[in-house]
Amino acid sequence: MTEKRKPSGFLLKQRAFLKLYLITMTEKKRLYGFKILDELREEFRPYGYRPNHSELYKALHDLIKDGILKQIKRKKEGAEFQEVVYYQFVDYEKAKQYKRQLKAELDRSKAIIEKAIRDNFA
Amino acid sequence: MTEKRKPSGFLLKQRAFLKLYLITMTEKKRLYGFKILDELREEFRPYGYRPNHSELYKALHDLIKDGILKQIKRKKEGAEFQEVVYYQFVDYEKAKQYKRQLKAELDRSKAIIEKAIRDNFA
DNA sequence: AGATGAACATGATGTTCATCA
DNA sequence: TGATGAACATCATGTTCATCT
Repeated sequence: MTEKRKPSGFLLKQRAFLKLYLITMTEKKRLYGFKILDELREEFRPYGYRPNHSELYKALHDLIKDGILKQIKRKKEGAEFQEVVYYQFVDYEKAKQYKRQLKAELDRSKAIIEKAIRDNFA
Repeated sequence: MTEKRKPSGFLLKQRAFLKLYLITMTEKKRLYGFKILDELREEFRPYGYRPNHSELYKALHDLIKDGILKQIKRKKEGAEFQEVVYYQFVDYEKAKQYKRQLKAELDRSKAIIEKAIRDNFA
C-alpha cells in the first residue's frame, strides 16, 4: 500500500508546463487566473492547444502548496469592482529553481520528439 | 452519457508514440513484443524514458484492433523452442496513413515545446 | 528467466456544479 | 457574464497477477 509508482519518463506533463508559464507570467506582469487562461489560449490557439480552466487553477494551487506563490485578493484593475486573485512570489529562489528543472524537462522532451521524427521519418 | 470528452490538445500521448514506433519497426524487421520493448528501452535510456511492458502490449493490441497489424505465432528464431508473437501488416495503407497523422502530431508537439522554451527562457 | 496478456490501481486531466461579485 | 474553486467522471498509464515455455 502507498507504493508510489514511478513515471516511465515520457514527455513532461501539462500541469508542470502550466506551472512554468505561471511563474514566468508572474515575473512579467500582474495577472489573475482567468486572464492568464485567456492569454494562454490565445497564444496556443495556432498550436491546437486549449488548456481548460480547472487545470490552470490546479497548477496555481500547486505553486502555492509548493511555497512559491501566494494569493492577493484585489479589486480588478479598471472600472469594475469585482474581486479577483492576483499572485506574487513567496520564494523567488524556489521559483527559479523550479524553472531550471523545467528547462531540463523541456529539453529532454524536445530531444525525445526529435529522435522520434528522425527514427520514423528519416 | 457516453459524452466523449475532448482532449485539450497538449502533447501527444505515449500510446500513440509507441504505435508509431511499432509500425516503423515492423517495416524494418521481424520482431516480437518483448524484443521490441528491449530495443526501445535501450534506445531511450539516454533520454530517461523507459516504457513498461503493459503499455507496449496495449499499443500492439490497439494496432490490431485498428486493422493495421496482425499476429503470427512462431517459434522464436535461434536455438530455442519457445513460441513468440511476431507481427505483420494487414493494411499497409492504413499504417502509412497513421504515420502521416503522427508526423503532424510530433511536429505540433515539437512546436509547443520550442515555444515554451522561447517564452520562458528567452 | 523470457514472453504475453489481463486485471487491477492510481495518476493526469477534463466536465460539471456551486458560489460570489 | 466573469471569476474562482471544488466535486465528480473518465482517460492514460503504471503495477501486479496469471499463464506458459
